[in-house]
Amino acid sequence: MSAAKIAVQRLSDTIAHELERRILDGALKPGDRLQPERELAAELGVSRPSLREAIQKLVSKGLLHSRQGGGTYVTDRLEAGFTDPWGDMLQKHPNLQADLLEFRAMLESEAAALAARRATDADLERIGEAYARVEALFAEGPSARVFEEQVKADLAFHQTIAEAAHNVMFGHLTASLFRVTHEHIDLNLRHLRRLEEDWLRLRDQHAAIWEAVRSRDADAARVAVRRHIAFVEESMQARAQHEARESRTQLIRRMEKAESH
Amino acid sequence: MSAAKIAVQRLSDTIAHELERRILDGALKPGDRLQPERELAAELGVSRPSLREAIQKLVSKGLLHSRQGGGTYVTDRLEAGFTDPWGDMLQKHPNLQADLLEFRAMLESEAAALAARRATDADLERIGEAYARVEALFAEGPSARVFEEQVKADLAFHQTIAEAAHNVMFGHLTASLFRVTHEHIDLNLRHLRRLEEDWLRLRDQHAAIWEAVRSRDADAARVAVRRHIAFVEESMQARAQHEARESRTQLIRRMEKAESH
DNA sequence: CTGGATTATTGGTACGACCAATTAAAACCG
DNA sequence: CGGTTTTAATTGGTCGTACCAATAATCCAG
Repeated sequence: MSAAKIAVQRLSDTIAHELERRILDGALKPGDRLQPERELAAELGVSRPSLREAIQKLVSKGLLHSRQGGGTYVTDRLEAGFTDPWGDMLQKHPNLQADLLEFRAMLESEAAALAARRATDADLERIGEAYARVEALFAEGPSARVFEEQVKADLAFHQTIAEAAHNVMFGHLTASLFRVTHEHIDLNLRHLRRLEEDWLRLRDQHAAIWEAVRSRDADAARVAVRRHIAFVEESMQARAQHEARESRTQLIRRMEKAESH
Repeated sequence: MSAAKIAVQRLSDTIAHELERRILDGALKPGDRLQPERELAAELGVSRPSLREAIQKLVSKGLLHSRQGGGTYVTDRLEAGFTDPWGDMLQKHPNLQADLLEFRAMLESEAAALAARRATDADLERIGEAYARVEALFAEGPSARVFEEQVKADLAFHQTIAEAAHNVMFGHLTASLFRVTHEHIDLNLRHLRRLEEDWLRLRDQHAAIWEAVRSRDADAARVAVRRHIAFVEESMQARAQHEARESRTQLIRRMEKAESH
């Protein structure tokens, strides 16, 4: 299986590990500048390409950053160190966000419809409580103080509905997606939180969803959720994927150039 | 911020980004093997060291993994992130098949609807080919000789449609569900294969799906797929399991009722 | 047809060269 | 002498090539 990996270790991994060690040991403090690549390579007794591969790994981890001609430095804030691949991708590939939202729109709207049909009284009670919590927190308006609480309450509300669909797939998938989406929603809400009007609409949408499920109107629930997510999608306007496109243009130029040879 | 003044983009970053894109677009599916480094470098018009730096970044992210002499492969941990929570659960609790089918009905019908709207001409061509293969194989009737082929063709047909939805989520999820469902469908088809009438209905349903997508009728596609899966569900005595779920719900009601006392 | 040896393929490492951005030093001028 | 410009050295970024080592494909003897 995957764990059957042999003891063989790439040299670049060893180097990266060594650099990490130096940073964690304090030999390299945040903000410090590393030795020049050539020098460091010589000191470690490895080639520059291997050292560079190691450095690039750490750069992609956010531990180092280098400026051409300037040098390579240890990142100041180590807390921001580890980012999971998915979250990273969501930041860099805007079209993935769109995909995710489209999928969530389907998943959650259908879950809500099922929930409206199948929810037990106890389910409704739970959903009601979750909604009350959301409403109470959102009533405080765009306040940074309770912001984290608001996000959590929002997710809990949706999750409770998904679980009321009484289909493990919906429940687990929704939970998985929320894990991935958490900081994403976080950013979005943070962006919204000063627009009073949008804030009110958000509250209306939550109310509509709750009302539809409570009255066991499957179609209304589906529509309400779809509207909600459509609003979210709309609100997080296509951020300039310009640069992404530009960086790709650079590559395409190379490809065409190579192709013409 | 971290992106304060990084106007210049490293080539290796651009390459890594491009590879990520290929993976997310489905051009490189999990488990797939990348082209040899030298070849890929030539195709992208970059040097091998640069390509390697990019690959190492992705390796450190866990997206790729390479074995010396073997090649570089796309990790299947992509779905693993989504699959794991409920993946093995399905293996262990066969009574969740009803939930799975319900989920598939939604997933695939919606994917077909999207595909009907978004499929490119190339997509339609692929789907058409897949359908032709299915039809050709099914035309042979319930023959044990080509049975395995029939199952594979069937899955490929659905998968091709899901990919034409042009949404990473649908594509990957469908693929991972099929992996779990494979032997399941296998059993089902095997059970059906002596009932000439059912066999014909299956062919009709496939034809309906293909026709709906081909004529870009999203609603018809959604309905056709839902009908198809409903038929499958019906044919595999899902009724009994459906009741099982109902009784489970009933039980939960009782438990909750008792709990409130 | 089997199994072991051989060959080809492919990732891993290395050296060296040149380019481009940055920084620091030197030269210049008012 | 002070400030600015020019120049040179430093340093990361990219490229090409060569060779090694592990793997996979092929071939051949038995």
